[in-house]
Amino acid sequence: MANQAIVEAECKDCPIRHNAVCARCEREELDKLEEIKYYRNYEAGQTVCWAGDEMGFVASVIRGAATLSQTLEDGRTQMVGLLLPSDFIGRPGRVVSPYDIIAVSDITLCCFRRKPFEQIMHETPHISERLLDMTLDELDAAREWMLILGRKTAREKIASLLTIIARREAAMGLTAASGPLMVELPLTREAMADYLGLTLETVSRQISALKREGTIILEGKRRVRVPDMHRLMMETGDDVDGGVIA
Amino acid sequence: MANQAIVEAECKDCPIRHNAVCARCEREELDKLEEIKYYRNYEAGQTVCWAGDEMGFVASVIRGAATLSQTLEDGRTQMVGLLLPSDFIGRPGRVVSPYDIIAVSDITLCCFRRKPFEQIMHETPHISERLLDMTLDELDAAREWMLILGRKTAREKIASLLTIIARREAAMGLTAASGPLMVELPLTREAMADYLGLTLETVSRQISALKREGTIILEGKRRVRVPDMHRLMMETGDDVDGGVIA
DNA sequence: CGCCCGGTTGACTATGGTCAATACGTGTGG
DNA sequence: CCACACGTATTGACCATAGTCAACCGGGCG
Repeated sequence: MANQAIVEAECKDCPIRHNAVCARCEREELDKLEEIKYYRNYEAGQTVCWAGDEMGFVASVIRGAATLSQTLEDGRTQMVGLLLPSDFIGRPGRVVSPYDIIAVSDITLCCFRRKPFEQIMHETPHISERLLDMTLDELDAAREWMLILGRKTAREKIASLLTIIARREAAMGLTAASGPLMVELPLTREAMADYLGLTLETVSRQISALKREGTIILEGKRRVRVPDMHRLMMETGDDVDGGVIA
Repeated sequence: MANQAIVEAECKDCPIRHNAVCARCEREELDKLEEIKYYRNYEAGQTVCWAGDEMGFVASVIRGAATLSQTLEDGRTQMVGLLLPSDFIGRPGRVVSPYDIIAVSDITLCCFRRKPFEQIMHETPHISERLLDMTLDELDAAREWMLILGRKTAREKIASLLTIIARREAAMGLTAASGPLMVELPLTREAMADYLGLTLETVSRQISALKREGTIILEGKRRVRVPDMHRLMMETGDDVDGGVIA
């Protein structure tokens, strides 16, 4: 079954082969990575790494969802990254993770010990170029996120999150292209709150409000039906029609 | 005088030679860049580029401060980048800027037309490696910023901003290393509000409060004396002593 | 001189946070 | 099979923080 832990697999069969940091690698470049890679599985809720811990490896997410987050001394936490399949974990050249990394569903990582990876990266422009592109995309996403955190209302934040998740699921080809859309939330209400800089109560209230008004339909707690995507996007506060959809 | 518009200069005399995207370039690599570079000056308040505009060049900030920001249709705006000397503007491979870029003081940019720059970058790992490093640093900064936007109180936000600016000025070697610190704010109250996701009134009130309590001393509106940096850092909500200062 | 811009301060309000009770669903054990 | 407990989610009552609207200050420039 596809959702089981993966222990061994070949790169050519990898589901993220053409999206991950290795996307642009040629045959023999891939062979070098294949030689040093190994898989790790974590269960939902497990911590991959605490902020301040040494991390001996970098990795690509193959399956499941993980979060990057930061915590203030008094316990307030802010999610700063949502890692889905093909996303990269770790920073070449840095030993200590400044973020907590937590599996929010069962996940599989394709890991590379840091040193050999850095060596290969140095010899392989296809990898560092791809990593630059991915990092620039992350930076754009972080900046969109900053707009959400700094300037949007609770309601707009929820609508934005639903839209973002729908977009990412669509990009991975998991959803029917059109028609009433289904969004599968990989996050608990609390995790959504940490994503959006809200409390879980406010998240719950706003979801209830959107449901009451018919903008979304809940099917269970974690599955959302969107009868009219355009209507949901109207609630995000963004410019829906005009502007450039980069 | 050092603060005048710059029209012509050689790379070897450039104040950001060892911090910008060209930092790791060898002699002849630098020559190639020198050949295609040109300077542009903008006055405080001028717009370098509106979101959605085509930008024919990428650039390094040599002098002054500029902001990257995003605006919602109803006018709410969030700053998503504060560009100081040595910071890079633009994204290789992208034609249209998704952000407004605005000079907040008089600035000088070292510009490269996009196409030739991309060409040189492709042939010059020293440039793309440096750009990757800078982008990863930006991403870390964006994530720290997300924590500020999502979880900190108005008071903590102000203290954090002062600390960040002090840190950046110190890194550029503009300040005496220790003793009562001077911080030169490159931003108006409104720009600080856009940085922090606050209103300008709240910024003003919190600055007044910190002044009233003696944590900071204003010398004019834009110059802040910090008698005890540690005390200011206590107000940021961050873990001051423990934790890893990355 | 008077205007304009940036900044400060005050009074009032609204949004979202806090604390607490309750509901729901699933797995465990009697 | 049902009872219970635990984790997750919902809802309500109340409150605090920051936003809104408005008046006012002060310096620089035409």
